[in-house]
Amino acid sequence: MTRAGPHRRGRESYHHGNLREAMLDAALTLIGERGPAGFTYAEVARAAGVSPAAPYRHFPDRNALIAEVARQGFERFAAELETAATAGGPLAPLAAIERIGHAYLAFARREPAAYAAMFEPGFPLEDNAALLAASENAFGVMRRAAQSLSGSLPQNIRPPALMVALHLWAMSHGVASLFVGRIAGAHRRLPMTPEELLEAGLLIYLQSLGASRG
Amino acid sequence: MTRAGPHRRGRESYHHGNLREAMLDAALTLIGERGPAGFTYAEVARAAGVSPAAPYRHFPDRNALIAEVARQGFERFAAELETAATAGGPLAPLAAIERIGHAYLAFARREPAAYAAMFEPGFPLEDNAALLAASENAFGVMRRAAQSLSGSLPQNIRPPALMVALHLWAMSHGVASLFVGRIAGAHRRLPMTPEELLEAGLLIYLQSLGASRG
DNA sequence: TGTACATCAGTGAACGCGCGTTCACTGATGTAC
DNA sequence: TGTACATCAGTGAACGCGCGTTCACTGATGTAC
Repeated sequence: MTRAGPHRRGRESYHHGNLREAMLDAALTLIGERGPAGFTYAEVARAAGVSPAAPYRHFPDRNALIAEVARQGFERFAAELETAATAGGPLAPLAAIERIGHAYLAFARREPAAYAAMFEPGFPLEDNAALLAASENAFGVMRRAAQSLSGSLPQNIRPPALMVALHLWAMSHGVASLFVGRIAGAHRRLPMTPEELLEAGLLIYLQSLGASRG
Repeated sequence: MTRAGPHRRGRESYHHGNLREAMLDAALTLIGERGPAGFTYAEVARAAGVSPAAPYRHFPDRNALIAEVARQGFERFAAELETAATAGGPLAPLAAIERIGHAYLAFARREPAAYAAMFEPGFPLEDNAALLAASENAFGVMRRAAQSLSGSLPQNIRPPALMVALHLWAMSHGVASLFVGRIAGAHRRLPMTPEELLEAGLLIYLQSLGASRG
């Protein structure tokens, strides 16, 4: 018979074995339920089934845990944007950008907790090099798509690719943040889905730049 | 000589006289320093110079206080958007929309604490009729500007005004949230100001709809 | 293959602290007459 | 104008609670030989 302490329900070994990952999972669940600010470090320990001192073996504090949630979120985010932009062979720049927009919203919809940690962590994310690098990777997908678009246009009307990428990011983030999030800032009945709204917005914007389908 | 209790520094009367407003001020300051989730109800009392029980005379809890901060924020926000859209006589629809965009960013820049309470309160703002009404007023300014634009275009290319208003909102919020906020999600050196970025984005978008200056 | 030992992940008890909330109260304000 | 009284904003003490953090410890794992 296993002698089980109060924190060991359902665990057979003295060591958890996977506590770091379990904490990240628990954090995602808790963020999904109550937002990045809605729980304590002790709750994470409880959710992972360990004593309140155990988490300190893996993250110095709660913010470091959330930052890692955000970093991993950016990794998945970048990968999904990249897949959308390139999967199925070469795409016309306009089509690639539209697919990135869809992937952007799909991520915000499927992983609202990660999205919240990434964009509304509740504390400054500066000076976290790994996190900044991951976020840079995600933006890189948008930047390359914008460069590709810019390069496909006549030289005399080529818009600055970085600016186009920032517009893409801003519009995608605006739609996601206002109309998709866990606590979407706007409690509004849309006459269309966020996906339709973003697609229409990007299409209008890109048409003006001279992009065309095909 | 005034007998001053521990909570009465600098106050002469037993009654505060303005506690409700003092609490709203304190909340704005604290949100500005640490975000909507970064302080306790007791801290608000301390900052206002009253005992920890006093706040309950004015707001049932911390969330109600923040919701009121957000509501008043939306009131000022709506007023400033309206002023931008209409001050100085009738404007061409395109010019009105650009001015709204500037006013949007100006608000986010000047009142980051209110903006955070409005768009990242940290708890659901639903079922607060007064707050929803105030937010509706702010959006109304954008909706009317979009209707005005739509009405100025030839009938065969009139875009749905509501959609245009939502695009305006999404792009403005995206730029503000990513590049202006207290804890802007993106720690990125922009090659331009957020104002320039938004103005360029709106111009590209509106040109596509057929809007022209003058 | 076995054994000694280093490593280190997790325990559980302990601590001081500040929070949220309640309560009977106090004292200032305003108003009816 | 004065006075009695109702109202109500703010007090301060009290409470139980859970948090964050530390500490010496324990037991599992892995590795050198």
